[in-house]
Amino acid sequence: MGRKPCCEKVGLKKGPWTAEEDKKLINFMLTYGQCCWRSVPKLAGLLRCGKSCRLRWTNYLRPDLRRGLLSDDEEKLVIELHSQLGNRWSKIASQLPGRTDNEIKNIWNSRIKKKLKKMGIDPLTHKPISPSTEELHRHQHHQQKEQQRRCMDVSCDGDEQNELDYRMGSSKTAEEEAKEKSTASPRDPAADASLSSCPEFCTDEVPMLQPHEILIPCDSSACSSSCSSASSSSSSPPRMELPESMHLWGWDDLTGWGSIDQELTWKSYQEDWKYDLFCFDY
DNA sequence: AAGCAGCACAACCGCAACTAC
DNA sequence: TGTAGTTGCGGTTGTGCTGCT
Repeated sequence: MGRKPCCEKVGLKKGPWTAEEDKKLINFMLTYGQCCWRSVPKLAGLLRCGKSCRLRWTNYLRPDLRRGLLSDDEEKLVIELHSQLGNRWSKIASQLPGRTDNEIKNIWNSRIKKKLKKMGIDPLTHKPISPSTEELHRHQHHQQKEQQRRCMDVSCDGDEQNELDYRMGSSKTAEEEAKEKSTASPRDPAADASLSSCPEFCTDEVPMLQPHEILIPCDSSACSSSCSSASSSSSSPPRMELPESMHLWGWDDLTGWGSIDQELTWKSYQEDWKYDLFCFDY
């Protein structure tokens, strides 16, 4: 008996989110906070699976997200953290406020990786690329491909599977070794020491966000993409980036969400958004 | 103007880890 | 301790945009 799928696939919408769906999800999240993702779509009136809602919220709609290019400092930090943590994007992202693991991963794969290669640095090992190491990687890649091909060829009956298991077990693939290495590295005392030198550093998961917690001041670099310059004085209230889809709405849309009345935190949240909307160049 | 390639990024998929029972 | 459900993570894919030929 297989595991029940995370959501009923039939009748659920897939693909890009519409502004209307975004609105429903944001409305729900800000009203009720983060709860059981599985029930979110039903309660929010969305024809999406919970997983899709979670992804959309964490990667795109969360009000504390910073959008736009990474600053030089952020990029350096990503490279530094990647050298210590490997492809553990969520850990890396947790060190960059307002950035998501998905975003970091995309930026790494599309930009930083190439940049490092251009600079003659292996993005995997963070060591200078020499012809010999390049050759080694090619060789490892070839071996992996060969092994994959064998797996495809072998029909998985007992003896052949045993033989395959034996092969796989007797010599670790480069992938496995890299994985082990990346898993082990955070436990490396030197790495731990360097990480702990940063007072905010914590490898724990990012805590669940409440509306009052996601109010973060928006620095000038983060605001540059969507706000006019008139709002960046130091006496200004904290500002937040709005998801693009929300820029499409009027203030009535936000104030009309109703049912959110009590908390000061929410009021300040509204104030910030109101402020942001007023700053936005239409 | 059309076709193509490369790029960026949102979204999906499958698996592992975690949790509750 | 085992099982089922839920969540989080990382790899991968799909799609729209842009620049080049």
